[in-house]
Amino acid sequence: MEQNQLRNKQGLTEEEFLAQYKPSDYPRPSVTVDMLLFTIENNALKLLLIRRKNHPYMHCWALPGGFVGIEESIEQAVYRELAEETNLTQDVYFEQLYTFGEVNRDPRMRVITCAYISLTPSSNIKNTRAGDDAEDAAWFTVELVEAYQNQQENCYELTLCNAEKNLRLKYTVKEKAEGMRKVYDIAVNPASGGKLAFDHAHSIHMALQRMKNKVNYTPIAFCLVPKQFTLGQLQKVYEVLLGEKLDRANFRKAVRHMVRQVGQGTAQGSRRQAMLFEYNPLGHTD
Amino acid sequence: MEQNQLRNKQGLTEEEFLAQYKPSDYPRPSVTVDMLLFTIENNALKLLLIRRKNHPYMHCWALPGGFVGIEESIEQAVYRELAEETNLTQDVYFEQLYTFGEVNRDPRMRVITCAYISLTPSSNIKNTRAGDDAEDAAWFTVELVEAYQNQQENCYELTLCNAEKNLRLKYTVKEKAEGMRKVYDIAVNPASGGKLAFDHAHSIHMALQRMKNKVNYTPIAFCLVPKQFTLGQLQKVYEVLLGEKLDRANFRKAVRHMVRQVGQGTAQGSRRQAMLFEYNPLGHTD
DNA sequence: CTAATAGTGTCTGTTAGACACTATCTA
DNA sequence: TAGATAGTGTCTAACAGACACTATTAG
Repeated sequence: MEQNQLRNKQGLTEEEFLAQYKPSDYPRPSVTVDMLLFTIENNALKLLLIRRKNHPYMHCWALPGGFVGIEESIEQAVYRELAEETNLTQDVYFEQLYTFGEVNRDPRMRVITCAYISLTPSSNIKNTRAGDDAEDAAWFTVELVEAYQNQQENCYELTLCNAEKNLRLKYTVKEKAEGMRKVYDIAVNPASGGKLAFDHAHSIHMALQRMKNKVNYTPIAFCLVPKQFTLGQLQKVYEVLLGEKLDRANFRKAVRHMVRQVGQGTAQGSRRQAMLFEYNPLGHTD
Repeated sequence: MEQNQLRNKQGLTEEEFLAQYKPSDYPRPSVTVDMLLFTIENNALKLLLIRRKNHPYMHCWALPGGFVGIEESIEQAVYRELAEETNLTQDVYFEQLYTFGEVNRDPRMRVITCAYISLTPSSNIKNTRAGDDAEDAAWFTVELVEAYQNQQENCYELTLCNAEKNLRLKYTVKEKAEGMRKVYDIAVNPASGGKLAFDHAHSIHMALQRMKNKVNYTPIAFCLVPKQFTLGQLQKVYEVLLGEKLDRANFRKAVRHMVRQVGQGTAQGSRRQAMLFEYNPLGHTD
């Protein structure tokens, strides 16, 4: 029998069922999106933050975000947020990071937040502005460096830095194994000049880990350079995401099969001119 | 100044602000969780499905799931669902898979669903039962095999099979590159004996991909074998998740640093007895 | 005995990593 | 010319993959 002619226990077809269906009025959580917009500039990873205008976490720096409307998909909400803060609509890569659903994340009410990573080359960014709920917006240099390791735990230091505003936010990240999962204890460092709103330090740390993992086996690095780039630029992206220097010769051998040479000799500031390349999804087409 | 003494534009401290805060009554989406409970039995990957009692997708097979209560976290909701279907509370690994937020996923109303992968050894599973909204519950063998490849797309066939009930659900998965992302077109195969509810075929396909990726660089395989296992059992898990046979000698060399020998000679059914191992998180401690 | 799984050793081709050398451009 | 980046070649140690050999157990 056709699906739409089946009758349920009450004798209703699907059409009849949907016509009489009334969503229960159990209280529902609010759903929001957070956006982690990264770019790379001056050999450093940059993240866009906004400064909150109101309670809670008033005057704290936070990830841009907002509510998911009842008639827009989660991704549409992320696009909307992005447009509100940056005007960007093109050449931005999106990837869902994680959905945060703890009960008391927001002191106002129950909020479930779906965080997205966005990547774009810095050449693509024209101007950023603070949205309605923000009194400021700024790019922060993000760094995650290892502090120490031992049998019980690995410890890292997460730093967000904006030189113009003389801001330096610091977090201590302790990683422990709990069964098969890794658990992270993330706390404001006493030396920090302020704290991030909500659990946003968690999101940022998770994003850094994700990108570090993915850069080696997916082409995300190409989302952080212009369409045409030199291998030197590309290597810088890898180095920033991995947090270590790479050998130039070995790096070139490793990426050769992912790029296609498209031109020669365009300068990039000074020194010897470098050849230009494009990302080559098919690979092996030298 | 202390955070809790700051006053906002209206002159309110945080405490005062929260006391007077009233959530806006914009309509909110419902939030649900779906659980993809996998295990490995008889050299095959098994997934728990339930059969829906009511519209929409009445009598279709679906992932177990349910609403996230206003006072429970997303993970708590997954645990609750798991307990309702299986009684399991121990030795289950959880990992967030993806949050699905398209507008018309559910014909009744706007629903956002957070899908979780759960893994447990088959020895851990005692009995499964259908929950309230289900008329049946059953384990399906899941397989994803490559159909063809060409320049434009890769095509796979996703099969869910339950021999006792003589059920065989088939989907065709077409993978295309769209910019830097991969896009999947998932359609019911004409030869299929029914279809899955909602976008659950998407979830299942995504979970299979995730597990295939992760098995090589994380210890998830150990979540699918008992605490003590033979290397033969472990190899079967890798083979099922990767969808290919592995060389025994090479496999042993590769996992040696992740396991610790704990006993000798316990038989496992027939043939020569094998040594028993445990997962060794520290590694290199032979 | 045979069949099937368990356990190990070895050979080879590929590759990751270290390093050295040359080329080109600016200041 | 000095200094910096670009581009490439080579050596070696490590490793993945193929394969061969032996051991142990059930039937």
